[in-house]
Amino acid sequence: MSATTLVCCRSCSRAFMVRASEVVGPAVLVQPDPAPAVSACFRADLAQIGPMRIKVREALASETPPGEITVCGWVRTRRDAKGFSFVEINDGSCLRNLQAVVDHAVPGAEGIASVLTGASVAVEGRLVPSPAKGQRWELQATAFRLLGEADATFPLQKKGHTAEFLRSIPHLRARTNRIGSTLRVRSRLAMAVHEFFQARGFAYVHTPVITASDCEGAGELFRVTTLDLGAPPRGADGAVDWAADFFARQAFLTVSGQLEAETLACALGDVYTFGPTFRAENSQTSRHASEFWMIEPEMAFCDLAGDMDCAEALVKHLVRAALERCPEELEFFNAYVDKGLLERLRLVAERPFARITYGEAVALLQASGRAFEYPVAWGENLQSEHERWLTEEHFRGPVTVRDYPAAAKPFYMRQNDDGRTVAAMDVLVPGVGEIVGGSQREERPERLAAAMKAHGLDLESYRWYLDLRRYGTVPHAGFGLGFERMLMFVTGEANIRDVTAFPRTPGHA
RNA sequence: UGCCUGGUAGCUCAGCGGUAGAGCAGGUGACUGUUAAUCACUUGGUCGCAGGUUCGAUCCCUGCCCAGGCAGCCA
Repeated sequence: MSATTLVCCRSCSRAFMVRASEVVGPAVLVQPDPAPAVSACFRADLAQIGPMRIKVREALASETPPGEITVCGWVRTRRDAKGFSFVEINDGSCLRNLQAVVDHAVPGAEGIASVLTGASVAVEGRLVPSPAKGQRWELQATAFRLLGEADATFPLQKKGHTAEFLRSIPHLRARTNRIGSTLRVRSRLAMAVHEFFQARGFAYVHTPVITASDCEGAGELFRVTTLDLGAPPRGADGAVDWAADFFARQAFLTVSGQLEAETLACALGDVYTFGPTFRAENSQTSRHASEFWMIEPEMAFCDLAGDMDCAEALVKHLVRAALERCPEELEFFNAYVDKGLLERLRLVAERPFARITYGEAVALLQASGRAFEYPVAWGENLQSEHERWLTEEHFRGPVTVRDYPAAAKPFYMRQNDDGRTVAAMDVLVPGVGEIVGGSQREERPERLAAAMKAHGLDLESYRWYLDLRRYGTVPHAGFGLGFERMLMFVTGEANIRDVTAFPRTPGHA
């Protein structure tokens, strides 16, 4: 066990305990934990698969030939030569394929002419240095087995496909370089989210997916019911009798775990949620989904400045994690999806985010000389075009905007002393727009109750929320990071449907 | 939900008021330590659906369906 020490994050001022070995100078090096070079293979039928199965990722990373091995995967392409064939195999463990050289005389190779793109195969053999360019190792086959054929109707070709076409085959598109890469990045960034918070002493909490509160946020909610929609029980006034429903009241899918996270932050200190969220809005854009994953930290004894520090540190941590642990995938995206991706991500990882107030943003926009479609005036919402100008043209990088007009924001945000703004902040990034939205929460009971009344809320149904201020109230703050939007930013994908394996959007489930 | 663009072969697309084209994929053959292999030949389409205009519609018009982009709502 190495000694722990109290340090401050290099990006945010929050203190936390880390192992001494992780400390570099006055700051913390968050220890990169590269995806393992050796990945376990669990075999179902050794007799059928063959000896010592290893994954393509491991095979390609070999320093010395590992001896007799078996590689299982799906054929990406087959090229025939006189007396033997080249078969490129991908097993999803990494972006690259393993080239197998299959002599037509080896057992099982008789029918290799019918092995088309998409077929599943198991190839036994030895890794040998490849005499040709393009790969370090290749698999010299000693036995070949076709596990499952794929005929000419298999829709994926060696050529590039449009994202639109791939969306029409969600059950097969994960076998492509593009979708497979987004899913590998997604997996590793999910892990990095937990590392970030766990290293800082946050507790991972699970807030309910089903909620009885219908006013959590501005969003529209999906109803959860077991009533017969054709003939629901009705009261004397003809209205649906929700008391007869499963939860004895109306119930919905959550649009945010924030309010529950606040109660847990006011007990555990620093907490975060990471789970699915549902919005029933009929949003028809490239960056909205009806079901998406959101990361929502909530920190007790924290103000808006700490909130912004945490959000910036998290975004940077995830960008660095992607650069360090998914280099091949990011190279791929940089080459085929978004030419400027790597340069942009490296800048984001290094430079501090710009920070301005809403009022300063309005002034910048007004001074830009740009003719915007929507008016720029204090009190008006920042529109997409305004956010794009700020991040893509003016700052050319992420911007954190804070202190928004109170009238445009929810009841729970802390009122600033100027009487007209609240301690809210959004992190805007190029290409995606709003990736983080958060605030310091109103911890003063009278102010909160007044704001709830002003928003037309029933105080009685929020008694528990007011109790947090009634008993031991503390300054606290938090935010929501859209996980898919983060993935869009990191991969350069322009559509949220392409960073989600099975996207749910209006009209599609 | 509003505005815009599109729907032609399995995929990516061209085309045109007069009876359908290419590349790739598939098939056959040749050639080859290939790597988006190459070369030759070849299979394959009621041109999104329904009406209308016309001697004749894949093309023009209307409606509908679907997809994409932008906007609003937000993560």
